[in-house]
Amino acid sequence: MTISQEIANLTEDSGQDLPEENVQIGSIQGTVVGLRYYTGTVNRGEMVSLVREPQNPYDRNAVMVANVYGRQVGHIKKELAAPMAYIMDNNLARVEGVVPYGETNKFSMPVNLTFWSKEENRDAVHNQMRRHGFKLGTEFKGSLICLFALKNAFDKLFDDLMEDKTREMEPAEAVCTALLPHQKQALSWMTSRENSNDLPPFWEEKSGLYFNVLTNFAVKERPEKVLGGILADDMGLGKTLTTIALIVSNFHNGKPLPLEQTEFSHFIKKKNSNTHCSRSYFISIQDQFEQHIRADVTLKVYLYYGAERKRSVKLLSEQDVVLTTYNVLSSDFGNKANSPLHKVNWLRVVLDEGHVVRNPNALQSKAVLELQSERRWILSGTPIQNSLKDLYMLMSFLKLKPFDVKEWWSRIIQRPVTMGDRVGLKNLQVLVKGITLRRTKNSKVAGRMLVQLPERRVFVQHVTLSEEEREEYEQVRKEGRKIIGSYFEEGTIMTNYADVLAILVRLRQYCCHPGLVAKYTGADDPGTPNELREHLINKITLVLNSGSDEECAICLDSLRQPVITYCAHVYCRPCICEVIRSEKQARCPLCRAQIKTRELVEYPGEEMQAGAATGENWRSSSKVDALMSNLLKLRQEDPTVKSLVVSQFTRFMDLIEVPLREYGFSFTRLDGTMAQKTRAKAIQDFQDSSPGNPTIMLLSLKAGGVGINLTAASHVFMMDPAWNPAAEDQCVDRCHRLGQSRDVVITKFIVKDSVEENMVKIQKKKQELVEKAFGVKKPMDLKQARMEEIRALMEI
DNA sequence: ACCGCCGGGTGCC
DNA sequence: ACCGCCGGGTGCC
Repeated sequence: MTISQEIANLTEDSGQDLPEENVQIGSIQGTVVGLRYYTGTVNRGEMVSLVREPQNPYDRNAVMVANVYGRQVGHIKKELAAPMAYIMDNNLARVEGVVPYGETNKFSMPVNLTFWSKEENRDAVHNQMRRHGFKLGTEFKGSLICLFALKNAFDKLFDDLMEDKTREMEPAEAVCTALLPHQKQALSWMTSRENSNDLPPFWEEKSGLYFNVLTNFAVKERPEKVLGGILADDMGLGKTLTTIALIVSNFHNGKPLPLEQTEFSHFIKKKNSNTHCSRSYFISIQDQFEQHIRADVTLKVYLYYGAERKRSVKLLSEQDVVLTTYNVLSSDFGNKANSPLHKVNWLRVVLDEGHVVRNPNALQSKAVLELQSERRWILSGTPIQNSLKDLYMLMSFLKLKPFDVKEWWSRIIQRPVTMGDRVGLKNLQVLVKGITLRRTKNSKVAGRMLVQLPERRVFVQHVTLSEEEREEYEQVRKEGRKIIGSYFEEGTIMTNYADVLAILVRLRQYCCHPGLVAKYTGADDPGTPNELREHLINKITLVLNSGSDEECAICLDSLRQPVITYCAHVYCRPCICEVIRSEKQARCPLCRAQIKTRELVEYPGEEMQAGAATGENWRSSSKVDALMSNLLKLRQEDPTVKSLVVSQFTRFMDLIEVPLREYGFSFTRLDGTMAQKTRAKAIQDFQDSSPGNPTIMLLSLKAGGVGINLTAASHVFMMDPAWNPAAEDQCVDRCHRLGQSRDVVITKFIVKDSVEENMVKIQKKKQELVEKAFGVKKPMDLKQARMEEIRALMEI
């Protein structure tokens, strides 16, 4: 998606931003007088603001006229000011002015006044004007000419703004990390923005005046520099690294950071949404400085944080980089006398996750706006995701005149855009484009993806069961087909869904290893309530441990706080509780059996089943054999190669540990049951390439968050197919990501002539559906689809 | 002429 | 302001 499209999307839901005062109540031409007493000038077609001046000693109704820079131009002629003052003071309408011509007059000039208000105030406004002998009319003629003139300016501007964002720049030698091409581009762009002596975006010099092509505004003074912008790359493209490179490469006046002591300070801030996080954020940024800066470069980085922070301007001024949080910043600011951050003249201020500063009225925003620095940057993966108002905050921070003043932002951008004005939208797009560098993960540099990942190849290895395994499998399959077939005949497939899943899980487990299969707890009739409870716990455990990524039939999302009903259907607790609350005689949405809140049985957590036989009784399986022969071959070819062995069944992982030990593999393990600390240790050990560290990681499909980095692995063995192909992809993403230097080879083991093959077929079908964008789910379809899936799996 | 007219002084609110 | 307005100067035809 391009920025323009993003902005266009943004306007779709921006209706709520519309102020109530969005109706044009009427217009009238007035006169601005007293021009010769003031320095403020205006250009033809320029907007002016009207400010009440109740303290004026000559007329308490005075209405001051100011240009875009707040310079006074004159006053509204007193006869007209009288009714206007009443209207403005009583908030009956907002009045906006545009000077249509006469901009060079010495003594007075016309001004087109437009009254904006709620519809209900229309009469009051008109009456007030009429009492003073003024009649409000409708729109002014000739405004079209202005728009037309603007449009041409845009077309020209568009070309100018296609400024070269593809030029690359090498960072200073102090940066020891090699920058990717798109990061060098960002560095070049940021550096040129900071060192530019050009006028800010959209300003041109014309016969001694500075002219804003976006707004038709002209000023005598050279507009202040805007030495910054928004780096809006997607997450993971290295915004922090690029900024660190900028800090040391463009230290001052284009010079790289000298090795001796520096005299200016920088300032990076990181989101502080939750106080416990901020330390680690700090440390991660501090680490990045250490990691990316050459060891012999002394860079003074100070964490300005915590109650014990030293509120010393001198100390902060001596730093090269000061890191702090938005909370610390605003808390210091609230205590003005004691805010050293606001007394330092920073070389550069960088707002990390800058989109979190959004409400211009919040103390936090004021604290940010009051920081002193010429160079101002916003790092944000989602700068324009929210509302136009958020963007206004960013403009104020960048001091991009005149958009840092609410009235001009509203009149030039926000209102036109929210009212669907195409020129307004174009303005916005040009504005954002001019100050933003945005690349997504899908962007390309010279035809190549920004982040060039090594290849990712998938092989399916078909596993043939041994005669013995096949015999056992077929027996279980026959039994299962009989049971499920009878459910279909009776039409009770949904009421016995948990049993169906149990049968399917058993079949899938047989494909992996017969030792996995728990004692059959099938459709027998439970007696006492305790037995029933035990029975239900078995069922929900089976459903959830099967790795089937069950959906809740109510919210159609993944199960949260899963519970099982007495009729053996699994839902999210909040979902089913809502159903029970809302109905007098609540019934199970899947089978219409009566249900009660106190009869819901919770999932006791993973791994409550008896451990698989990993002791003396251990035996191998065809799939385990296939895995081992692959691993041995790999080790022989290249002993440094590391592999992930992924399964949905943690007990299968237990079983695999046995031959791994037997063949002397050093391995580690990561599954959902492990504590955070042990997980971190497992990952760290695996990522460590020094000899003696594990070369294999047993990984449960669902384990860990999306953030896990397992790039040490270049081979992935998917031991069993998942219902959800996306889960498999995500798992592979953990090693096939930035930092992977080898091609990644994925081997999926699929048992021939088995439920696994059928699962793969269903996977493919689902994938096709998603690709054709038919992935719309309806509750009824879900049930139907499930039944069809079961038929396909059991070949009924 | 307690008018008209002339022309200089002057000028936001 | 090449205006309006003010107020002093002036005054038949």
